[in-house]
Amino acid sequence: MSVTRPRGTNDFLPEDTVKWQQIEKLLRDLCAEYGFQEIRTPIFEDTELFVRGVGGTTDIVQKEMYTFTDQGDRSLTLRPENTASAARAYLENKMFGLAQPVKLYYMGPMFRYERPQAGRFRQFHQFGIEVFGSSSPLADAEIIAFAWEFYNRLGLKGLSLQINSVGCPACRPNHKEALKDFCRDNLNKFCATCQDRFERNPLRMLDCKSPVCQELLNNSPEIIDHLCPDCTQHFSKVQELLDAAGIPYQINPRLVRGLDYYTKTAFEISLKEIGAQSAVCGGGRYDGLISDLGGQPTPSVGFALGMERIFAALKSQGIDHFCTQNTDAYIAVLDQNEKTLTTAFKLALALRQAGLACEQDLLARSLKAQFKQADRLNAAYTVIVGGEELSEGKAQVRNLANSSQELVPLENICNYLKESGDK
RNA sequence: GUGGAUGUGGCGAAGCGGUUAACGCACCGGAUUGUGGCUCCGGCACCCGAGGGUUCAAGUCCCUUCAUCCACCCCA
Repeated sequence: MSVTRPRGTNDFLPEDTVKWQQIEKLLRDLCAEYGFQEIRTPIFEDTELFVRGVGGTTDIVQKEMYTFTDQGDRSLTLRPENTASAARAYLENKMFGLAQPVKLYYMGPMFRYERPQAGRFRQFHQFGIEVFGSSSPLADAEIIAFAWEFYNRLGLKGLSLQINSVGCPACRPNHKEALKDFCRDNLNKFCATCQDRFERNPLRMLDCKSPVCQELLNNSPEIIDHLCPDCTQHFSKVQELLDAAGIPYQINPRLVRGLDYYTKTAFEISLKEIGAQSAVCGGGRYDGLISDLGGQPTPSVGFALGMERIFAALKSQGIDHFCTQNTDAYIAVLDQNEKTLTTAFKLALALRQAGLACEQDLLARSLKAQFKQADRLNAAYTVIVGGEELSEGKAQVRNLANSSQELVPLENICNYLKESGDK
């Protein structure tokens, strides 16, 4: 093998894609029920969109973007996520002029230059939904309920939902200062990255994985204690709604999302058993994003979920009830002469026109080998074309499950198979 | 970017310095020549990730490199 696929990418083979299609169908059905409509944005965007939308200090922008210059000297970037694009499209297409809120969904590949590991790839796939134009906690609760329902329908168990409020521009600075005051005296004891974060983005210190840092942060000021009245009320309303929906959750004051655009509600759904990258869904409110991109202030909430991680979860829980494609009839030929082959070819076409899934041998194999192939394809029937029967305009139709066989005139085979299939 | 593990036929997997590199699965063919799923028989590796080196002799030891997996960082 001289050329292989790029690092961190995957080939999804037919056995995988049937599963993808079914999961995607489930998601589209849910979207229809919840009133979300699909948007498809470009795979690449102006680099500036992500710098402004996702945030210039985030890891995504600083070290994970696939950025290139095109022949017109424009700096473009393969999308690392889809929320910024959706917001851009909302603005650019003046969707603020539509009846609000605007509820959109997307699914497709995203690109981040990271070291691959379990549940992490350089090209990965997300499904996400966004509600533009509503500041109501109902919207927050609605999308969380959407995600929860999705995992329920898949049959996944043991998921944990964590929620937090990261405040808004009015109250976040208070907490930030309180946190800095708290850490300042012991700053040299924190890990190197946290010391770095202290100035640039102290909130990120909260979800540092280092046990040392976590120890030092015991009893640190919680954002929840510094929320302004508006954020406090919003957060408690979201909790009430989740309670009303019977959705279990934990409040995690340390939950801080890695993208700059989040405000108020932040949430994450995780499943530890799939590895270190256990977050299967993450999202929250981003009331400042649209205005950051140059639009009128537009409150918005959304989430994204990782498709590959869903498959990892399904696999680890042994959930594999995906139906596979079946073959209704396999057309086998007795002799490899032109008349037989043409008859078989025409028969196959006629059966397909009638909506039956059928295949014929394309390798000039022996009859025995053709039967083996029919068996592998799990065909319900094998039609044997050729010999004496063909000269009488008939063919043998064999039921592979019970090994019964009948002689049927060629022109009746289609109906014969359809009637048998209806039983 | 850092650390750990691994790299033998399409897949799984023995071999750990010395004749023609086990075995299982899959695949192809056959078992009185027009019929499958079971069984039996046969077939299927020029390169043991790649490139150097040590040795009379190297998948088997050493170095380099690449890839994969896992973990850190961070995220879906």
